[in-house]
Amino acid sequence: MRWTQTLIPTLKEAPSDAEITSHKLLLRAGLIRKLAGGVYTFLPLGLRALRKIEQIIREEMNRAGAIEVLMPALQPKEIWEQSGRAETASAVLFKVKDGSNREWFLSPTAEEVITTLAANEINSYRQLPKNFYQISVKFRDEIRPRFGLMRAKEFIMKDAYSFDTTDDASMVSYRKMYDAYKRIFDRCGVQNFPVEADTGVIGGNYSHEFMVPAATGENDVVFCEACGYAANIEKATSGIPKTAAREIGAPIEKFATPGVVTIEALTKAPSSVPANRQIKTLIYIADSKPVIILIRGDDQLNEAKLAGVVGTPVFRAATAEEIFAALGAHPGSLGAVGVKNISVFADERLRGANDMTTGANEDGFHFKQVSIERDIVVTKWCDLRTVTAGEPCVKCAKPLKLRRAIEVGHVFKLGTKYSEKFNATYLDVDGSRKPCVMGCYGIGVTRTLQAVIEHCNDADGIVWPLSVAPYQVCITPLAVTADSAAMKLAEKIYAELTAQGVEVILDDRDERPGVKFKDADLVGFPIRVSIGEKSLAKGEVEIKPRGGAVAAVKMDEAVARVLALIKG
RNA sequence: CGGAGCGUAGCUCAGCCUGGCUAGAGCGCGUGGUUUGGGUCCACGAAGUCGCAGGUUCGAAUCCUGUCGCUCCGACCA
Repeated sequence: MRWTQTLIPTLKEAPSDAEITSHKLLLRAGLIRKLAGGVYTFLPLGLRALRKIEQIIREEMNRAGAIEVLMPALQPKEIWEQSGRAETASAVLFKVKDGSNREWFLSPTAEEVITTLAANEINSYRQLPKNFYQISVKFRDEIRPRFGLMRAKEFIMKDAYSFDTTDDASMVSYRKMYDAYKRIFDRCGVQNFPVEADTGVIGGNYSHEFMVPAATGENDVVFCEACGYAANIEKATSGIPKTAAREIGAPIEKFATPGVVTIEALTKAPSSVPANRQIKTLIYIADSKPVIILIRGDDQLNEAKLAGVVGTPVFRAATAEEIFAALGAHPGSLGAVGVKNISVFADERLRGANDMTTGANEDGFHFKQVSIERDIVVTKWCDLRTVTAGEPCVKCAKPLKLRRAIEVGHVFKLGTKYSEKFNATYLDVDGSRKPCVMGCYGIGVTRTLQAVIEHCNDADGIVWPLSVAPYQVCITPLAVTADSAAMKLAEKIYAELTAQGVEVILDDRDERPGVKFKDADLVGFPIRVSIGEKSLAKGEVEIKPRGGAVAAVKMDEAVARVLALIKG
C-alpha cells in the first residue's frame, strides 16, 4: 500500500475530548474518528489492526474447537422476556420499534439467541459438546461512554457459548476457553492475567476475567504476589480477622448523640467510639422491598456482593423517606436492634461481635454495648465488605495488593439458567431429557485494540506488537520522484517483501524526512526501512525497529534482514 | 441519572469577567518560492451561521433563559 493512496490523517495535537494516552493515540495516529459519543468510524489503519486481533481470536477459538456463526444484531423482544433479562438488563438495552410497532433490541450479547438455536437444533448427547462463537458488533446503551473505544455504545465483541451434557463436561469447555484466552492475549502482545470474577446473580465460583494492567483501567484488582491469588475487587475476599469479642456482659444502653450522623462524627468526643466498634446500617430497596445491610463502621459495602446476596441486580440505596418509613429514623441514627419484618444481611466480619455501637432508630440516639447475636435478628450472614490493600491474603496471609486494570475478556460458567428457560435440552444415553450445561465467553475486541495501544506506546507514539500492527513494515524513501534512486530501490524492496507475504506500506509522500519519520513513529510500524542519499551512497539502507536502534544494511541484504526481524 | 466543566476556522486555543468598527493566533489546508536525514523558512490565500433557539440592549461571541452536544467524577459493563 502506498501512503498517498490510503487515508492516514495523523494529528499533531490530540483533540481535546481525548483524555488517556491510548485514546489520544487512536485519534492522532489516524486509526479512528468519532461520529458521536461512544460511536466511532474505523479508518484503514485502525481497521487493519482490528482485523489482526480478530484473526488471532478466530485462530485460537478454532484451535480450541469452537465453531463460528453469525447471529443477528436485531433481536425480538420476546426472547428477552423469556430469559427475564428484558427487565434486569433494561438499562443497557437499545430498544427499537419497527414500522408495525413491534419491539426489537439491538444485541448487547446473545445468550437468548444461541439458546433458542440450541433448543431447536440440539437433541442428543451425541451432538455435544458444542461451542458456538461469533465476532460481531454489539450495542450497549452505556450510561457513560468513556475513553474512546474503551467503553462505547457500539463495539465489537467476540462472544462464545458452550453446550455440554454435564457439569464436569462444562468445566472442560470452560478450561479450554480459559487457556485459549491466555493464548489470545499473549499473542496480542499485551501483559495480561486472569482474576477471579464476580458471578453476580447467577452465582457459582466459575468466572474469570482477563485483565490488562493499566492505571487507566476501570477495574480494581486485588492480587497476592506471594501465592498468585488474584480477584476482581467485586469478588475478592481476604483473611482479615473478625471483630474481636470483648468480655462484657453489660446490657444494651441507649445514649444521646445529638447531631451525630456519620461514623466519623461518632469517633470523636464525647462519644469517642472507634469506627471498628461501630455497626454501619445501610438500607437498600431490592425488588421494591427494603433490606438492611450491616457492616463494620470502618468497612465499605461491596454492591456486587450485595447483588449476589439479594439475588437481583435490580436494587438501589433507599431514599431518606423510604428509610424513615421503614425504621422511623433518618440516616445517621439507623440500626437493626429490635427490627423485625425486614431482612437483615450482616457481614461475616461482625459475627460474634459485641460491645458495638449502632444507631437506635431514633434521631439523635445510639445504642452501645450491642451484642450482635444477642440483640439483632440476622437473617443471613454473608460476605459484603470491600477488600482493601494490605489485608492478609485469603490463601497465604501475605499482604494483598490492589491495582487498576482493563477487563478485556470474561469466561463464565452459566449452568442451566438459560437452557432451562429456553428448553434447550438433549436426550441422554439412558433416554432421559436433560438441560444443556452452558458457559459463555466474551472478549471485547475493540477494547482489546485500545488496551494494546494503552500498553504499547512511548513518547513518540504507538509501538505496535508485530502481531497486531496495521502494517509490519514502513518503507521511507526520502526522495519520491519516480526517477530517484531512493524511490526505485524503495519500489524494489516493497515488491520483494510483498511477494514474501509481508505487509508493507510505502511512504511515497513528498514530505520532508522529519515529517515522515515523526508520522512513522506516531503510527508505530514495527520496522522502518529508510532510504536516503546518505546511505544510498554507501550502497546501504537503514533498518530501524520501532523503539530500537538503527542498523545500516547493504541494500541487497535489506529484504532478508527485514524477513529475519519479522520471523523472529 | 447525580456532581463539575466546556462548545469561537479541520485541530489546539485566545477574545467573554468589564457588550461597541471588517472576530484573532498557532498548527493544518491551497498557490509560489526556499529548504531537503527528525514536524524547514518566507510571501500570498481560502476557510468561522462564535452549538442552537429565544430574551435584554441603539448594539451580543460577550449579559440572561432555555435547549442540544461533548468531556471529566460517580452508579453500569466486553
